[in-house]
Amino acid sequence: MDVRAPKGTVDMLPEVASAWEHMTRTAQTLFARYGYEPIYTPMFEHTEVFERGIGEATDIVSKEMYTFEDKGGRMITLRPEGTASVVRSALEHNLVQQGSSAKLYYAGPMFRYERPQKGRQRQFWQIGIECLGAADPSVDAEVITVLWRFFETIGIPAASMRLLINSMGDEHCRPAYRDKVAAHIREHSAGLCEECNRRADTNPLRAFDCKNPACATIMATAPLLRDELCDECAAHYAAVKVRLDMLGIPYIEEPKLVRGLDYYTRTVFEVQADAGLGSQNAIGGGGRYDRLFEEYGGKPTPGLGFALGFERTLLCMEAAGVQVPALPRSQVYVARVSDDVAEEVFGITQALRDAGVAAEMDHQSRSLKSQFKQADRLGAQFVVICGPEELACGEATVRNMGTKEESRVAVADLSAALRDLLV
RNA sequence: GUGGGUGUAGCUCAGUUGGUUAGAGCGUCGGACUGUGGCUCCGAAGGUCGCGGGUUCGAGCCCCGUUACCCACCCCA
Repeated sequence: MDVRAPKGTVDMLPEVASAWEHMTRTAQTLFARYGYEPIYTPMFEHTEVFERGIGEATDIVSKEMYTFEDKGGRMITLRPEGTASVVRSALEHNLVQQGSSAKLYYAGPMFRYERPQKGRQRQFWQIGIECLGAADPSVDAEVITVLWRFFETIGIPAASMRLLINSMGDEHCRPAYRDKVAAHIREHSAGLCEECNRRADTNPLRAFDCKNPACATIMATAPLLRDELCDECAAHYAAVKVRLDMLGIPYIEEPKLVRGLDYYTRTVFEVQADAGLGSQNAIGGGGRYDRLFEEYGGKPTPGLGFALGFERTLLCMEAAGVQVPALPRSQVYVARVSDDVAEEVFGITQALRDAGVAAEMDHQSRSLKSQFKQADRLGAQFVVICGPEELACGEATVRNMGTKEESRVAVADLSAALRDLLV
């Protein structure tokens, strides 16, 4: 059989997995400070959840979803992102009571059927937060700040990232703007690529994302939503910026920032970085989605959130030379001098573990010398040497691997003594 | 879906104009006087040279196919 992981997936071996857990812990600590609580939603949903939420015309829904029919005839899709599920769950359990809000965070794998390349896999991990029920611009500024602070905290130099923000408008001003952009596209139809021409009907704003130089030139002269925002949206956007200014969060206004999900309204943002990411540049992004609850048949409920990519963040960390703190391995290695004390060694090792000391022993009858090498490799600070001599006296030798000092300790006192020494 | 690149020991790679038993470094395991590590030295294990055809007296090296991975386009985390 083929033992290789499926295309676009990778095994996270201990070294990478440690970095993973480091990122998770960092996020948990940071998010808790802002009042976010964990939520775990299923990794698959009814296909409709994503089709309605993310939008039929988006790349994600139209060509990247892992969709299948289960044995009960249900159409199921592996989640391509986190927000849709969280909002669906919030509706199911009525998490957003009248006048209150829910602040949630999640972490886990997402699935998109794409051709893998650097910084892009079919299964990839995201961690994200969602703030549901709050319409105030201070929440926009808060969410953006959490995202920025996360990257700072994890060790990515601020100078190597940039935060882009924009406003997508709302149901009052966006439709008219959409029409203007569509008109602009049709007007310059001849100079635009096939894809962009199609976008005139499906999703005109995405034409701003086109990397085709000719399209970019033409779209550069298109009307900007910034100039077409209704009064409420303009005021909201301005208030968000005031708060980011207050906090010194260094944003860049990018009027052409559109993002690939249909549910966004008003504030959208994206953190980009270059180092280590291949041709990718987004490491995190999000926005406000004030109409999404209604899309699912719920009452009007504002919300916004972000998601950041674990793999890409890790690539950036590597490029920046960030050292991930190593998890402590064995603190103590219990070595046996001869096989006839094997049972005592086994018992002592377990006693240490029960006392809260990370202890390891040899299970392969290796020579004492090998056991020391093993202890050294594991980073053990102490080796407990169990020989017939010591054990006959009810003692063992404790060697400090750093100082090479050795002392005899009664077996009964080993756990207590080592706990003190390891402080 | 399209294009380009690459597939030789666990890892990183050498392998000369096709020619005998395919190499190195790192790692692993063992050893260097009797119960002791990190350095050094010695030794050992470990390879269907991605897979299948073909050319040839002979192919890891050439040709065809195939597959996997990587990178890029598209789009995004």
